[in-house]
Amino acid sequence: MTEIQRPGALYQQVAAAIREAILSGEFAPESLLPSEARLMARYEVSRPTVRNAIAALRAEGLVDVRHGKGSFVRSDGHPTLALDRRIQHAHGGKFVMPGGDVWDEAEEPSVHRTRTTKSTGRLLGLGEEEELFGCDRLLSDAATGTQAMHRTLIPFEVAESVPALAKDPGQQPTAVYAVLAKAGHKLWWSETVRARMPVPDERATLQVPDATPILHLSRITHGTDDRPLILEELRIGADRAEAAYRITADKQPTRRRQT
Amino acid sequence: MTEIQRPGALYQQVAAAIREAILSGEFAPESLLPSEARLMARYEVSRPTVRNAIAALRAEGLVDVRHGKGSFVRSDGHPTLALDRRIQHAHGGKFVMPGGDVWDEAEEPSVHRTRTTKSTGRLLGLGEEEELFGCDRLLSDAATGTQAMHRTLIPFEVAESVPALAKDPGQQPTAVYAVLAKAGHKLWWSETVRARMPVPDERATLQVPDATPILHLSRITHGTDDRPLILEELRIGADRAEAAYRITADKQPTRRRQT
DNA sequence: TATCATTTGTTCGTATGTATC
DNA sequence: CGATACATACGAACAAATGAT
Repeated sequence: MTEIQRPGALYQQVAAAIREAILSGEFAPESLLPSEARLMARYEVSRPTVRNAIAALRAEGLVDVRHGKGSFVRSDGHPTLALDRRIQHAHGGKFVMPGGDVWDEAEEPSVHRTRTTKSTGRLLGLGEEEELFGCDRLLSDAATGTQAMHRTLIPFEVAESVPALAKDPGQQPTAVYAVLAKAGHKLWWSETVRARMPVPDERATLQVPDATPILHLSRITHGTDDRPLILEELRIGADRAEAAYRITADKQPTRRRQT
Repeated sequence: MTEIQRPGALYQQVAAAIREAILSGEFAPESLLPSEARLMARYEVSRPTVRNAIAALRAEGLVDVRHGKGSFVRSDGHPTLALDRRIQHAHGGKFVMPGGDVWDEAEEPSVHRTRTTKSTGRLLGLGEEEELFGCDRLLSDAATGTQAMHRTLIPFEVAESVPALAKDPGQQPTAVYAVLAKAGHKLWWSETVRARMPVPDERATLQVPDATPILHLSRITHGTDDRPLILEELRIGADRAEAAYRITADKQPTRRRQT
């Protein structure tokens, strides 16, 4: 039996005790935690209290509970996929997405019409409710089986000025870049990285475990006059991937936004 | 009273119903959800079931519960701070961190000695248990009050070869870059972005709300021969900030790692 | 295949503590 | 101070997943 002391609610004391036991190495990574019944005995508390404590550890991402088996100590392995967010400029004037060749399309891309939201409108420099072509892809990494959701958004306005886009809004980013370059645009890109908890829908398709955020990357393709042309979004479980960037020193003025 | 149907556990049906009500606009952002007692009546379930449902919505980041007041619909505002991860190369051969001037140091930087972990060792191209200088800073944004944790890690090996570093391992990144450049290094940087749930410690100092991940940025300063010299880490609540990068097309070979 | 013990998941009931207004 | 609302805690029962017999 292990003594429990002051700070706060009982279940938090239990949670703290277990957390400490994990971090101190008493419970090794990947190992099975004592069952709820044993923890009840060990700390002399009721089942709801034990469950509450374990729920807290779950929310921290410290343990992983499997129905009928038990609670496992999660190993804090870092992500296995490094998403190299660069763009390769090949000789023939064509662009290649890094690693683009190893991502399979798990499903047929689905093209549809939609409108800007507050978020996407802001990124594209448009208002709300502007019309767009959208193309959704479910990508799958051949080696690890990791899945990612990719979306391409093309404003009607841009598609009209570049007929090859309006003709096939569902082509791959590589092809889109090439088409824009051919239309006379000098391209550059900017990307913002956000993190948030998945909605149930995303949790399911991306197979995200408990208490795991997703990385949400938004890439803007800018053309001549620095006008935003295309928005791409990539969503992927933060347990599987990390985004990698190369930073160069430049003399451009830096910007800072506050909303 | 609202009818509840099949799929899955009762509390999940209730959660789904509330989620739908929120997304459909019945419960506006920032508005107060019905109290637990009212939800019990509305869906004809017991209190534990209602609480379980609300707990699920909390974990999704959809609602924010305040003791004694009620459950509020969280507005899905995007982050207000854009962290421009660039480096400005000024004329005098000095480097300026973007926005560096507006971050205050909330506390005195604390310098200490430490050793590489599996994670930091990997990034620095060192083994485990190699000796380092560490310097921790608690940064605070003057305008928004947002806090961020910054850490600089300097391998002994590097400090020895650059005396100005060993003399003051606690100087600001700007100064560190300048010192390295002065020592003859041609610098470039790489940065990886990860997301994870905060440990209780980080939750407290960064003032992170429920169900909110933190962004964890790791910046490596590379010197001549592309050798990793310095590791910086920045941790910040994902509700307050997003990382922004500029991407340029280049002809370098792309890399892809799998562990 | 079928059954059983173990373990977590779900749901009810009930009581009391604590924060807010 | 009281009313309301969420937080914590205990007890009990049955359902469902898992692995071994």
